Amino acid sequence: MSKIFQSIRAYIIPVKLSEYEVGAYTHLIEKHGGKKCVKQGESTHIFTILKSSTRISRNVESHQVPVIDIQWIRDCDKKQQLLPIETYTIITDRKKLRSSSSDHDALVPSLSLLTTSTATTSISSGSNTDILNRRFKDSPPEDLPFSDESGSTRRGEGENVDLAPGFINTKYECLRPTPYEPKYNKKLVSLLLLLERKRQIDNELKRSLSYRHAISAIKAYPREIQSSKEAEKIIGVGSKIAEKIKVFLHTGTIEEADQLRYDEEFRTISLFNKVFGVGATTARIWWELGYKTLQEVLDNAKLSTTIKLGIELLPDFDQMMSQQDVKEIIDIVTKEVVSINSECFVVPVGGYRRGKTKNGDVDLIISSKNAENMRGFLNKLTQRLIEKDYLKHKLWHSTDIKNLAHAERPSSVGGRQQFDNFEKCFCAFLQPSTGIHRQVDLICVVNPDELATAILGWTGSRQFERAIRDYAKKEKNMSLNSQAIHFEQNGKKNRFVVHSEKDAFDIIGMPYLEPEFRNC
DNA sequence: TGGCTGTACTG
DNA sequence: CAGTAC
DNA sequence: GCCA
DNA sequence: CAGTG
DNA sequence: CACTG
Repeated sequence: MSKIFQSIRAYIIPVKLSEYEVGAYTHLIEKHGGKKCVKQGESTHIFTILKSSTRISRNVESHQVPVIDIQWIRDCDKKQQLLPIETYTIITDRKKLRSSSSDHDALVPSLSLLTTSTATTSISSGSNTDILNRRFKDSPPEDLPFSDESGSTRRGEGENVDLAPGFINTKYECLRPTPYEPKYNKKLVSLLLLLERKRQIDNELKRSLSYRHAISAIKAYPREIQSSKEAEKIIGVGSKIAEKIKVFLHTGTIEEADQLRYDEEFRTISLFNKVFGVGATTARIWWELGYKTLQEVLDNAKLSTTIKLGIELLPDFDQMMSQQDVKEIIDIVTKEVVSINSECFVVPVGGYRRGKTKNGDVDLIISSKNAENMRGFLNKLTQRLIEKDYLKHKLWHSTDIKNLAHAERPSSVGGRQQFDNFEKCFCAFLQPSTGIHRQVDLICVVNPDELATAILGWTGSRQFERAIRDYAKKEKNMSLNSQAIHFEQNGKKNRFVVHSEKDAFDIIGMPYLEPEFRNC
């Protein structure tokens, strides 16, 4: 029995917590000399598992006391000491707000303050704030990603109607190697990518997906396509897309796609859509509200904190990383991980592992052969990275409730789930050499059994993951996610033991594909 | 004509 | 739930 | 939009 | 958030 | 208003 919580009178917001969980937290508080109170009015701190401040506000009577992430209790217990409460504070109390800013915080800020003081562009240092003011009216057309014209110089459809020998014609992209950059049909692929994106921002998800299938197939196709008949034999290319290919073979372009390269609406919505937290719907709403640049959105729209952050970070996040940049970050994180626990290790996944030369983010899996090492690890790690000034913002992080169930097992009922679900944290990481914020996704794999499937799942590509899960389900009656492979047999779920990535391919019964060829 | 990866957080 | 993220 |  | 009771 | 999907 310690005294670290001696001066704490805690109120726990019961929402989203089971009775058992409330009991477990109460136990922790009392174990360290704190008191739990039933009435908020008598408390010095309010604890909650909720993340949304609006949601929290509904459960808080008055903001006289700070609202703290309940995780703090667990972390203090683990470390047996009072941890700095600031990073866990979700809502600061009145007194603190008073001292730092204006009197009535909840009331509307005056007009003058709104436009001028919002220029707290403290984030951008070595970044091109240019992108925030980018607008597309009368601007030069968008570049095509794979625009090597050399293949499409000779116009017109050829005679050849047969598929290229050696091409694996399947609806499952995961069964054939797909390079990141196509060798052939580059311009066609670039144009189809525009159409895919158009369907996507129009929220035509199924159509978008269809283009994705066709694009993957064509990227993997081992020669220039010579006729639309040939194209239509490719599984994933149906009558509509074949028709577009036919036009492309005759004219060297696809009207609808080429137009998009100049289209102000399309390009503006596409840009908005790059912001973390902004999907097709929000992007279009902004467009319909008349915003033409992100700066206008920033100045005038009411934004959640995540999206505001997302916009402010875009000038940095939009700058692609070389493999050297990625290595630098991997080395830093690895060093910190190992110094916390030398048995832990880092596995780079994502596009970097697939050999992409330019990457928009860094995905890192952190694990250990010993599950015990991993309990609460991500919190330790992020805290260190914050202290060392690498980690600047958490864009998103998961809450691992099952970890608690495990930690408190002695008093818990036996049949509790294993502590599966990873802890994840997507953050803005300041790269020292360039001063640019990079999106780093940290994924903590607690259970060693889950490592292989986690690596498989986080290596991607997105399309590869869809295909392999679809294949496992439809063809093998197995279900795959980033934690396990299951096989159903007379209503019983059996979990396979997956020792390695190769093992996973064997279990599913498909040929192994090196990460470089999973760029579907 | 149904289904399109599977799962978790936020508002 | 709809929207978003991986 | 495409496949089964 | 929008919808429900 | 408190809660749910």
